[in-house]
Order: sequence, then structure tokens, then C-alpha cells
Amino acid sequence: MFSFTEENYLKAIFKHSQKEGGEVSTNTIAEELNTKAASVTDMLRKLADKGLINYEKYKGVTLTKAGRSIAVSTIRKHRLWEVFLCEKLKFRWDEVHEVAEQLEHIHSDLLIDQLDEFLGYPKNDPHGDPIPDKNGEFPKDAQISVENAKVGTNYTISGVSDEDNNFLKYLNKLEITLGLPFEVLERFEFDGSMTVKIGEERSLQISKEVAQNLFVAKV
Amino acid sequence: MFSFTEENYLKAIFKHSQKEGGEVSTNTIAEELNTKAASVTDMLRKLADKGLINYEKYKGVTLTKAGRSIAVSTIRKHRLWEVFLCEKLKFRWDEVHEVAEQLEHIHSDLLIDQLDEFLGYPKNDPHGDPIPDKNGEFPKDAQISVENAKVGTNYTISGVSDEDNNFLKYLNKLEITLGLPFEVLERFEFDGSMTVKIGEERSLQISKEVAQNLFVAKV
DNA sequence: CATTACTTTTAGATTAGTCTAAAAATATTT
DNA sequence: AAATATTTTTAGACTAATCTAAAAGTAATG
Repeated sequence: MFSFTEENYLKAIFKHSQKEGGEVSTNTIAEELNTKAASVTDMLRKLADKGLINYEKYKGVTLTKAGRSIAVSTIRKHRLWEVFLCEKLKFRWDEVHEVAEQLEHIHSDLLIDQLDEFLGYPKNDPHGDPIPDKNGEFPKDAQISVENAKVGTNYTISGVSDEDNNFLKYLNKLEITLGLPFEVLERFEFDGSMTVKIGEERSLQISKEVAQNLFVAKV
Repeated sequence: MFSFTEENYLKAIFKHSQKEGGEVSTNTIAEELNTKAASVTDMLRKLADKGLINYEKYKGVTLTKAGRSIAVSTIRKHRLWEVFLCEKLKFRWDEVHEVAEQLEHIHSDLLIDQLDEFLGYPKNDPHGDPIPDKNGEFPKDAQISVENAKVGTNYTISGVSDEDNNFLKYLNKLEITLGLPFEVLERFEFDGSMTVKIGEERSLQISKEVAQNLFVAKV
């Protein structure tokens, strides 16, 4: 069994090895976990001893199979709990993360299997992020950021970045939810902003920042 | 906010101050938590410093208002999660405790309020134990142990002791569940065993130990 | 390519929670 | 009430996770 802390380190390493493709640096992990580089170094040695990461001093780290498996299973738990909180307990987008951060560390295979069944084997969490299955496989979903969406094509809103709670509150206020029809009406190159149609009626102006953090899929 | 460990100590103290009525001894706590008396003494000093218990060396402890409040709220969480696990996730009696021990330490008022509503404000957990409300009030329920039940009176099974998992498994096997009609047919004084009727048809023999751990209420 | 800047690691300390062994206090028994 | 037994506390040590400050490595720049 692994500690909360170990699971959080593995999750952080997984997250950043997706983005930058390879080794994850000590500082990156420290920043992600709001801790200090020295603390990270200590923990890396421990995780390496346990065979969860590949670690060479000054070289950054990658996950081993075992490490990846724990990271992904923690992400699976996190996202299933988010679905539960939103769908069953009426949590808002911006309220789920903090609680799911705690729930993801509950250890019980039975619990998570039964929860999955209870929720109807959801494929995505409330922000549109894919939920890996029991074997650690992520469902491939072809969503793109609004920044790269084509003018005039019909999309549906399929995902939102859950990095920033204020962004989620902003979406809440504008009543932007997953599943709504979406179309880019006009794009302004000088500042990256655009006019978009959301739902059947509403057209509005969104900034480049919003476009980067909102994801859509072809209908 | 309080740690898992602190919450568990407070829960243990609450539990035993119910039974024996007054001060709880260091050894009692040590036994309840599978730890050593020396560790308990350390923690008692800490809890006393935080104003959660009344503690005088060598005199045993009682909970302060603040301490009781945390203990009861932890028990409330534990029992609500047990209802969730049994009713929604199809856990068996003997499977809930271990997972609820973890879930009870999740900190979120919103979570527990919404869970309560989702479950329909249950009054008792799956073992029949009362669930305190938000203000820490326990619903009074007049259940008695089968040991003290009268021959010939009509009861319903209303609670079971959840101390021993093997006992719960035994009840499972005999298909004894809460809500079943119950009557004592005959009592044998020499060993405390009795013949009882459970449900409409079935009559069976139960030992003194079973009688002590099974609770019934008048219909 | 030497100097500066940044990143990472080491060294040594700290806090929470636990332990064993021994000392002190309380309870029990003769 | 003296001797023995039990309970509780103290003293000192350990582990996990963290920190600050300083040293060591790596990268960037003039």
C-alpha cells in the first residue's frame, strides 16, 4: 500500500511526463505539489528505491510500469469521484476538485469497482477528461482546443481545463456546460479572441485564454 | 482541521465514555486503537493542549464540548458512508466498516450534507446504530438486546453489534437482516441460549453470545 | 571558455506519531 | 499497612515528510 504523499508525487510525475514528453524535473514536481526542491529530491530517492520511478541524479525522472500503474489508478479514482460528486451530489464544477483530491486516496478495489458500476461506467469526468479503465487504458477521444477549431464547423463542447477554479466559475456564470452545440463565427487574429455561438441562440465573445482552455469535438 | 489520528482518538474516547459512563483510561484507549499506552499518553497531552479533552495525569480523560463535537461528527460521517456503501454500492454488512473507517476522515461539510440528502436523511446505519444529526443529537431509539427480550412479545430486529466481523458474516449466512419480525419462543437459563422465531416461518437456536449482540425493538 | 545564473542535491533540523524500557503512581492483596 | 501487581507516565529513539541553508552540478551568456 502506498501513502497519500507517494500517490501525489506519482500523479504529478505522470501529469508532466504527458506534456513535456519525457523526463520530469525536480523543480517541476516541486511547483506542482507546492513543496520545495529539497523535499522532492528526498522523495525521489524513496520512490526509486521502491521501483516506482527511474531516477538518476540531476537527470529528471520517468515512471516505471509499477509507478505508472499507481498514478493512473489514482487518476481513475479521482475522476470517478468527480462524476459522483457532480451527478449524484449536485456539486458544481468548481467545487469537486478539492474533495476528489481527498477521496482519490481511499484504498479499496471493491469500492471503486462498485462506484464505477453505480455511475454507469462513465467515459469522462465532469470536465471532459477521460477516465482510464481498470487496466489503465485511456479512452481515445478526439477533442481539440477551441483555439484550433475551424470557423463554420459544427462542434459540441466536450471538455474544459480544470487547472484554474476561477475559470470554472467563469464558465458557470456564463452557463457553459459540456454537451452544448458550439461553432466559431469569427476569429480575430490580432488578439486571438473570437466570436462563437454556444447553444442554439447565444453568440458571445471569448478571449484567447478561454479558447485555449475550452475543448470541443466534432458532432 | 484535525488529523486522522486525532479524530480516531476522540472517537475511541467517545465510544468508551458511553459505556463506562465517565473517565476513560489510557489502557482502554490503547486497546481500542491497537497502540501502546505510552503513545496514548503522548497524544492525550496533545489533545488536552488543544482543548479537546479534560485530562489530569493518572486520572483518565473525558471529552470537552469541542472534543465531543468532533467525535460525533466523525461518527456521523462513518455511519452515513456505511449507508451509502450498503444501499448504493451493494456492500455486505461485513465489508463496510474498513472502508468507512477511511471515508469518515474526508473533510468537507458540503460533501456530508449532500450525501445525507442523497441518502434521504437516514436515521440508522446498516447495523442499526443511530446516525447523529448535524447538531450532534442522536435520535433516541428504544432497542434492547435479545438477551433482555421477553418470551412471547413481538419485536423487529433493529440492530446488530458491529464489533466483530465474524459475527456479521454469521448473520449473513443465516440471512438475518434488519427489519425481520422476531420473537423469543423459549429461553434456557443454564447456558443463556434460546429458541427464537425470525421472519414468519423460521425458528432457530441462538447462543447467549448471539443474543447479547442482536438488538430488537417492539413493533 | 570563463563567469554568472539556475537547478539539484546534501546536510542538518523539525514535527507528528509511534515504539521500548524504565520510573513513578495507583490499586490490590495478604 | 507493607508487599506485590497493575497502570500510567517519562525518557530517549525511530520513521515519514518536510524545511532552510549551503554545496555541487548543469546551463546560459558575454
